[in-house]
Amino acid sequence: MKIGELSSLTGTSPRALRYYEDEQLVIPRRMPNGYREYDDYLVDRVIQIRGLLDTGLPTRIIRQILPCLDKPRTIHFADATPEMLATLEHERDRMDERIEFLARNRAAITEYLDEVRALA
Amino acid sequence: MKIGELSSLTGTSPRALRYYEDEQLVIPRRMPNGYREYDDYLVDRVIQIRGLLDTGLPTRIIRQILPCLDKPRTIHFADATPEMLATLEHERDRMDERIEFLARNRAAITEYLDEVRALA
DNA sequence: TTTGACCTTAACGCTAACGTCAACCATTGA
DNA sequence: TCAATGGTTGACGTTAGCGTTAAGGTCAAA
Repeated sequence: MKIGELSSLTGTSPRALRYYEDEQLVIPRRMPNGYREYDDYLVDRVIQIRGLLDTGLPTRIIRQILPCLDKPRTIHFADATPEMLATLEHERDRMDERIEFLARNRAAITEYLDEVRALA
Repeated sequence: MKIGELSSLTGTSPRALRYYEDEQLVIPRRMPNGYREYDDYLVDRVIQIRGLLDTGLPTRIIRQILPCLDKPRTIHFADATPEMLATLEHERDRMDERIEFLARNRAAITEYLDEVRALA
C-alpha cells in the first residue's frame, strides 16, 4: 500500500511515517515511480511504534526493541548481540518501573475520584 | 530546605526545579533573602513529577492530577470542578491503556529473551 | 489533455523540557 | 576581608517528534 493508505489506517500523518523512515523504524520498499510501498504487516508495526512513543520511549530505544516484537522472528535472532540483549533487559526493567508507577498513580486517581463521589 | 538540597535528594537539576516552578508544579516559599525554601514533603512530589514526566505526561496534565496525589487532600476537594473530574477520568483511562500496552510489550521482550537464551 | 488527488524531497517552524552561560547577590570559613 | 560556595534572574541553545509550506513529479478520470 502507499503512504496515504497506511496513514489513514494507522491514524498517523504521512510526515510522521516519513520521519519513522528517517529514524529507521519503518523502511518501506520503493515502486518504480519512487513512491513508498508498505507491506500489510507494517500497519501493526506503526501502531506499535505510536504506542511506544506515547509511553515516553524515544525512537532510539524503539529501534532496538522492535526486532523482538516481530513475528515470526527467527530471522532476527542474528541481531541478538550481547549488548543488544543487555539493552533489552534494561529496557524491560524500566518498563516494569513505569508500569508500577503508572499503576500506583492510577490507583491514587481512582481513590480520589471515589472520595469526591462519596461526598456528592 | 534550599534548592541545592532538594536537587541532590531528588536527582533533579536546580534548573529543572525552577522550570517546575514556572510550570506551577512545585511552588516553594521564599526566604527573606529571596532564596527558594522547599518543605520536606516536596521531595516526594518532585519524584512523583519525574516519574509522571518519564511516562510521557506533559506538565499541563501533571499540574491537573497532582492535587489528588497529595495527602491529606481534604483541602483540594474544593478544586474538584466537573471539568477537572472529567479530565481525571480521561487521564485515568489513558493510564490504563499505557499500562496494558507496556505490559504486552514487556511480555514480548521477555518472551524474546527466553527464546534466545533457550538457544544458548 | 488537463484537472485534481496523491506522491516526492528539502527546508524551515514549533513546542516541551530542560542545559548552559552571563552577570550578579548572599553566606560562610580561613 | 576575601575567596569559595551556592543562591538569583534573564536569555539563548538543544533535542525530539513532528507540522507546515514550497516546488515539483505521477496518474486516473473527465
